[in-house]
Amino acid sequence: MASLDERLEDALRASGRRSTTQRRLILEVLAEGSLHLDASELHARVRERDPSISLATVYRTLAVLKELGLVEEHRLGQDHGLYEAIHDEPHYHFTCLRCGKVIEFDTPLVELIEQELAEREGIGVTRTHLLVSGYCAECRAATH
Amino acid sequence: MASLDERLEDALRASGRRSTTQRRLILEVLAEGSLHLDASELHARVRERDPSISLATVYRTLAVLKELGLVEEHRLGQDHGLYEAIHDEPHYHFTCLRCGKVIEFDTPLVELIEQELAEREGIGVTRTHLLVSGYCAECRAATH
DNA sequence: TTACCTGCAAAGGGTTTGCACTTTG
DNA sequence: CAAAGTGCAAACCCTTTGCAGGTAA
Repeated sequence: MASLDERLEDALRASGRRSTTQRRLILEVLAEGSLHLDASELHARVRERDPSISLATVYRTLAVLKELGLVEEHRLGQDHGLYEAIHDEPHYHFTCLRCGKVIEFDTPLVELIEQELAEREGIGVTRTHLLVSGYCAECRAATH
Repeated sequence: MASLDERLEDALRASGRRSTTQRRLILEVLAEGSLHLDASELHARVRERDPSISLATVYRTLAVLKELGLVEEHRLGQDHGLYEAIHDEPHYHFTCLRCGKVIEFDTPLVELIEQELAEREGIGVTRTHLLVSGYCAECRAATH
């Protein structure tokens, strides 16, 4: 697959939008940053490289990137959005109900579930989200 | 399993909380309502039977009910919470991206995924959400 | 040049909270 | 009664938007 940056340029052009310093920088930070950033943390990191970028631009850019399919927004039990650049492979999440830690994982069983469901219901599957909640190893230990 | 109402009484007693008209009514409405209500719609329905109940109480009660494990909050791509009384069996959702239709289903494979994950990461699983998106049979036919 | 984009600050909308009053146990 | 719960309204926090000035194409 093409690099995120190339995909950004292509998608912007295709949708008649402009390539700006802010949009490139925001996607760049998102792509290299830790897996799930919220808007204000993303804003803070972006500001380390360009202090003039506003939070409003971060939100507006995130909306564009989501629309272009380059970024995905999760609300994993949180009360606010977490953003993540989309990688090649689908992946699923575990979140700790106590400390909020997120563990990503993948499993072929989801595809199996999709197949069974598609066959039984005659549907076409586009995407599947799997969210497991519970307590991580540290928090389990802490509450004993 | 005991009725929701009995479970409510038990859980409230066990946690040293009081049983109030508001709490009973809110859970009752939630239990009979459509699958996913947001806080203000829930408030509206509750008010049909007791107009004096405030939105603040709805939110406070929802927090209690969640803590007691009687109600579950979803944020399936929405920007605000949707609430649902927890029934006996876990169930998963398919939603049609075109018409919004929801199909509920169940599968033992989710449990398998939970076991694998718990073993590998040392976590304790409380609950798992599975959301499949795509196009239902009718909408697939309609777009051909 | 001219849309599109950005920064700023103010507005929005869902959710939470301080306070005085009410109700449960 | 004492403590927990409620209603009201204001506060909160994340997110969106109007506007005037900037910038890509």
